[in-house]
Amino acid sequence: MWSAEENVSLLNDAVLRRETLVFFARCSIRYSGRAESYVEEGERVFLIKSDGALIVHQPTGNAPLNYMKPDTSHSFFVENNILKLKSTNITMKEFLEATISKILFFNSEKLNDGQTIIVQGTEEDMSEMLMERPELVEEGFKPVSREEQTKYGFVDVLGIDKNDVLTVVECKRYCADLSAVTQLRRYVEKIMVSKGIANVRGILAAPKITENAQKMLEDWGFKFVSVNPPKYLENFNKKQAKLDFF
Amino acid sequence: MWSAEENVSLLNDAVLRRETLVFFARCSIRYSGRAESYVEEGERVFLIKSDGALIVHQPTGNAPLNYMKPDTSHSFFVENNILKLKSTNITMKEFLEATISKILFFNSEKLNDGQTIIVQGTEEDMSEMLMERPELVEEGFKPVSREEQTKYGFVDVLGIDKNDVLTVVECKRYCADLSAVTQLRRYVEKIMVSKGIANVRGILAAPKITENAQKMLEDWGFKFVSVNPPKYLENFNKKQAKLDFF
DNA sequence: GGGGAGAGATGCCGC
DNA sequence: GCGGCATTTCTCCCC
Repeated sequence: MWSAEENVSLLNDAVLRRETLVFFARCSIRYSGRAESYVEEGERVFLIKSDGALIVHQPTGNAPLNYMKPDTSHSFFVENNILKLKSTNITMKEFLEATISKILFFNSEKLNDGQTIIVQGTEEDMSEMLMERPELVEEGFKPVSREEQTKYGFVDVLGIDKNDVLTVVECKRYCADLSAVTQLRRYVEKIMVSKGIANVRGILAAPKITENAQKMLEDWGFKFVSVNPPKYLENFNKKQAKLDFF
Repeated sequence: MWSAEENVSLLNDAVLRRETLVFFARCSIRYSGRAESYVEEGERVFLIKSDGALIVHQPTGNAPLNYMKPDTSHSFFVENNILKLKSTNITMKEFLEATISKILFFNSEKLNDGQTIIVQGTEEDMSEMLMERPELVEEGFKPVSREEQTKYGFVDVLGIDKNDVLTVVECKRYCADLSAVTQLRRYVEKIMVSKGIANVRGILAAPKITENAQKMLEDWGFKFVSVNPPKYLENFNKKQAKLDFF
């Protein structure tokens, strides 16, 4: 038979020792902070990290059910013979309480990982590629600066077209939508005002663009250019994919 | 001594039985799909869900290190005496490979959870509140419709002010930024065109607004109203907070 | 499935 | 810390 009391100190000790704690539990969860949430009893996976971060997952789905940021303090205790986990982040004014009817299993361990992930094919990689290969934007395009700061935001690539007209290029690594067009529009307007130039072009560089965004782009006299974000590891992975298929 | 071979079938079986599998492992990870990533060897938490979702966490931080969507297929195998996990999502054209030098522990179990989380204090709750208490927008404001999606776009609240001028209200549950203003601007312009009315007002309702956004709002003749999203469970949690403090 | 927008968005960088 | 913005954003809703 499972008993709440005998687990409380083990769980609290694991947290105090700053181990990485994982457990499966049947529980209901209440949260309050930036918003408020409640979920009825079900079986979930809990992960408490060494920095105090808490992540709760249901047995399906990509996103966590509930979570608490790093530097949250956690306390297991028994109240009216019921095990509870109370997680408090004072600075963020956030609170989470799990009412646990059963712990199905738990384990904790000191984990070491000082590595940082490297991601390629980002929007930044894209704008770098356009700086190096300006012909991808259009014939005769000459980049002037990258990531130019304006009061109203960053400009990915600023350049001059073949007719010496100042041109703002906004990159999107995904299918460009309405907000991408309004963002470009915002930059073009800002450059016009700050530089005192009436004729500034806007180019949106992305793999593709939605129909409505294309229409709004045309309404504002801007141009779409189809560009894919660079993927330097593609060859390696194509081989892997083929091995998976056959 | 730990041996790779003896764990392979246990791990694969757990996935095949659609259990929720969790394990700690020292590994490096390569991913390719929408982007590409690589991370050197470190100790991490793996979670494979019953629907095929994979989530990998480092021992600190809120966000996952790597992940794969539901309906990904997973295969553990030994290659050159090294344990590997290969995860493939054919439809999304995504691939992940973990090269595992050591499994520190693993456990799997069939978890049951059919519950759905309830969240309150959302933007939708906010616009509902403004429909019920229009005086929060401004004195004399009369709401006409909420969430008019089909005809005029995703306008949160559409109404008429005390001078019978058509007014678009855009809600934000957080501090309103530049994109909130451009979004409002887009809606106002759309309404002007579709209704053929030159005089349409725009109001941005949010807890607060950034300085630049305020300036842009004024440039476009729009108005800011400070409104907080409703939190119905606030009383319960205030009590909890006090108990935590003292 | 695509499009549009919110999210307890998160995380990063710059000022 | 605020601000502006990308994200393997994710998720939901609606067409």
